[in-house]
Amino acid sequence: MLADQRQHQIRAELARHGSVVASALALRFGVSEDTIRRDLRELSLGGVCHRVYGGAVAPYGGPFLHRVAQAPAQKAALAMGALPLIRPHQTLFIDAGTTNLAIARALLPGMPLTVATNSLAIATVLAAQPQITLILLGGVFDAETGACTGAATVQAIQKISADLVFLGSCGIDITRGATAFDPAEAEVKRAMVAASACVAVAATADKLGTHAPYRVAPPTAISHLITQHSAPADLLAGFRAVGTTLHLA
Amino acid sequence: MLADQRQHQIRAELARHGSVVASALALRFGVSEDTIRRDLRELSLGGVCHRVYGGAVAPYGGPFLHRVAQAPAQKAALAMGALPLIRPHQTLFIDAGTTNLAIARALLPGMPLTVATNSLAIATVLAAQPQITLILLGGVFDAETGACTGAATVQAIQKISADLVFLGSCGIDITRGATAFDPAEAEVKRAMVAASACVAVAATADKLGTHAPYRVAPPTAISHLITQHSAPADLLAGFRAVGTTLHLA
DNA sequence: GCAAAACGTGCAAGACCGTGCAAGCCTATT
DNA sequence: AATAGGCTTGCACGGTCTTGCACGTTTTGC
Repeated sequence: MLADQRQHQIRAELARHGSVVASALALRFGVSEDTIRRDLRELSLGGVCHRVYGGAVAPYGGPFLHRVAQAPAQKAALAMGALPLIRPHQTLFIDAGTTNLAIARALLPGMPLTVATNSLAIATVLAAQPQITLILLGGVFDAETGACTGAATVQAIQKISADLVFLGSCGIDITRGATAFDPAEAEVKRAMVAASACVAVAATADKLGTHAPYRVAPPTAISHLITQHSAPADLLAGFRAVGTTLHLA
Repeated sequence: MLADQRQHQIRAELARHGSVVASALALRFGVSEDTIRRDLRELSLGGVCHRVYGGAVAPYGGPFLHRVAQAPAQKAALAMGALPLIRPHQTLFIDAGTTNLAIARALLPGMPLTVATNSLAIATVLAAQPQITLILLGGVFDAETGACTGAATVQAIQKISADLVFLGSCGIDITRGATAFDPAEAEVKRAMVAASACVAVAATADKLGTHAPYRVAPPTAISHLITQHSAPADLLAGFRAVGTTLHLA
């Protein structure tokens, strides 16, 4: 069997079942597990799958909650770094995304705020805090991002004027700024930026230097960037040069 | 089985039932309870669940969820009675309320539907079902009911035309019909009734014969009433007389 | 107050992983 | 035709991750 056929079959299995087990594939194709691991590594490089212990799973290939458990400690650290930006009685947008979910979870109990979000998970977290006035930005729910997108969401955003937005980041680099994978998602993000006095992005280091197809905000529009010490130094310098305040956690 | 799949299943179980039992999961997956405990610990780090003695529960979402645990078996039975009203490819409103939450949980996996709800808990349950097109009715969140109310919510409702609404019931009797405790809540319910071809109310027997200050729908507007055998016979007869179809679970 | 169940932690066994290396196969060039 | 080079594959080895068990502690129900 050709290597190409093997990888194609693995793709099919991933699409059908959502996950594959390395040992089972080795048995099925009559090759060593090493070869399977090499295949999976290669496929994951191409974004076809995500390696996990024992095999691989379809990447983001399911609802939003799959990603929540990824690197929770790092995201919690970023969230702590984002907290100083927030003052009592402010109005915030919190965009969808797992890093922003960590921020919502870290919001100090007792600080009075008005928060508007299109993310179901973030809303659920904030609903438990009585001193927070919570506004749900409704619309058609997208299981991929775990949030609402579309015209109704954008309209709801436009009725609000916020002090600060925590923008979810699909990708962020120094030439394109913040970018998004999906056009509808990008529209929502742009509306949030337009309705906020100040834009903050919290992103783990692996998001930096990457980009997605749809532009959301140029680098100059990003007032605050919260990221990790391990971020590429030249990229950080670039953002600093355009006036972005950096917060390293 | 991959560890990733195991955690995914635990998440699904949490979304569906709101809680999991460690020993039961260990038995189901054929692993030791230690491993399950490790999974639950990790998931709770990501905020997916909250550890409790014996297992884990879905994160606390405000005062509303306090009432979920009340008479869960009876509400699940009502939910089963409500299912026959629903046909594939219909559009539904599901109003807030713990009985309606039970209906959302009972919705058959695999039945394609469009569901619009203002309840955060119901939305969370339905978000896990990929064949359901979910519409969130946004607005200002009310922690007491766990749902959105207000002008924005009403406007969102008015843009939709549904086949059926499951109306939440604060109180229901034969002279006043369905009533609500809160004026804003009542506005939302009235809008749902106006935008639906058919009105169904699922209520435990203790709600029958009681009433709240704000009128939502007269008895003649209620097409279906799902309740228990223990409901007062005269009240049931009254509803039957005005043309309501009764479903006793 | 006590017994049983559940819990957290430390630890060892085993599964799994990545890397380096050599053998086999195919292709292209001499 | 022969050989060199590139590519894939399997194996060895050292490291990492997961899992189950043991043991002492905490919580729950009676």
